[in-house]
Amino acid sequence: MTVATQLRIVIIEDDRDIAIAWEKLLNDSGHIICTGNYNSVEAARNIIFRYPPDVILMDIGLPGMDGITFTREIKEKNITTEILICTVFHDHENIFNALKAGAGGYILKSAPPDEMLHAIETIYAGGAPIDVQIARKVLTYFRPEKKELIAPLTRREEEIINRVSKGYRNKEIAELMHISAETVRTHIRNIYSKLQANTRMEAVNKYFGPGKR
Amino acid sequence: MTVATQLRIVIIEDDRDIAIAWEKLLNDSGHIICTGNYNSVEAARNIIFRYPPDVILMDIGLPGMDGITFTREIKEKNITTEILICTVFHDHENIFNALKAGAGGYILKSAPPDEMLHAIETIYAGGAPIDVQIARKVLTYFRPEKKELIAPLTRREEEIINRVSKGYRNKEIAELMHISAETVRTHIRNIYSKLQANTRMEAVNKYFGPGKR
DNA sequence: TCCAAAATACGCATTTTGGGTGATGCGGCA
DNA sequence: TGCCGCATCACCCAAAATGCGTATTTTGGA
Repeated sequence: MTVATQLRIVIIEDDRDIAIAWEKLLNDSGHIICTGNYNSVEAARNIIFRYPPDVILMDIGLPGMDGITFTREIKEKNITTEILICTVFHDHENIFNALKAGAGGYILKSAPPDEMLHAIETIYAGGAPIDVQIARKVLTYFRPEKKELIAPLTRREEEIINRVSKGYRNKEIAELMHISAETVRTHIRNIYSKLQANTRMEAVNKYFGPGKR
Repeated sequence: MTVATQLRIVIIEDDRDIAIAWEKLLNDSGHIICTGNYNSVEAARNIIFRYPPDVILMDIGLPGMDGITFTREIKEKNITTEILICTVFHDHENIFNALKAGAGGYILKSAPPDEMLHAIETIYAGGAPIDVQIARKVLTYFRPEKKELIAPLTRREEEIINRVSKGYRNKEIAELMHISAETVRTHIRNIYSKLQANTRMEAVNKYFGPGKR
């Protein structure tokens, strides 16, 4: 923004044709310069750790180490390079793994050229370019199940399972709620029968969902 | 797409000027028709439940019921209307609550007109228009940073706490891992000491994070 | 090769849970 | 009025989990 500094980008993509097309697209843009073009993580690793570019345009399906694993490795080393995943994969597995690994954006190879340029600018500016179809999948992550199928718990039971999930013991819950520990036990047993659980952990998992583990 | 069907949209926004500007913008687009313009959820509720539009353009800060709560209400009734949140709020709290409530998109009022039109088309086409700055915050949700503060667990300990978190009993874990239940106990004790926990639920919460509860 | 960490295992005492059974009071509702 | 869901509490017994100590074997590196 301030100066006519060029954005330094490294491409990691094993499809020769695509890699070349990208490089040309980027270099032709004027303010972006492609400082490296590798067909595998192994080929790119050293130079990237030594001279981190501003952005890495990375594929997921690569020979040897995959792009997601490399993304994780880079972020674990606290390298500030932004990573833009550009791939054909649009399944939950790959998307979430990439985002969890620390990818700063996720677009599809089918995206038009100008969208990719825009994505690169966006990611460097601190935004997160995410394909709208991908974004939709990310959203569903926030409201997973329509878990109204589970037997509804009463107010009291809800209060208790909440505390159980936080790690409180029956005795502690009893004190917090000013009731007898026996009553807590009774409520928990009712919860178990409703959720078909036999242990606290089971009940918590069934009620709140398996959790992000 | 198939026919020249107009996209039916309802606006819920309490700022008169903004509401009027939006309505004009939408109607001028040609293929979008604003079928309602309300300054509160209360005013819009009945008509929306009776004749759900394709998309609702909703503010968050409204007099009476807020947009997020209404979003939740709509989704809980399984109404298929898409909800596009357009607000000035860009804090985690509002963003995540809106997404969890079932919003299909989240843009800022500062967005240029054409971006809003594009967002509406996107949301109706099944995509999720999310402001790039907002998307970045969503991404950080996937990377809770730190985590290295916690004492690292050994492979064996990790295996065990994973199973503990799934609700297995020591005896069951022992069988699964072909080791003695006593060994499982020992590992768990070591985990407790590392995580400073005293119960399985505590250990699980400290290791995996309090979870989405 | 030698050390330290990790993984394995037992014993004993105590606390916490889970399963069974039963009981009381309260408030809504047909 | 009587039934039912909900919340409350109690007592018995067994299983599971927890606390503390100790010890051996395996493994991975310096």
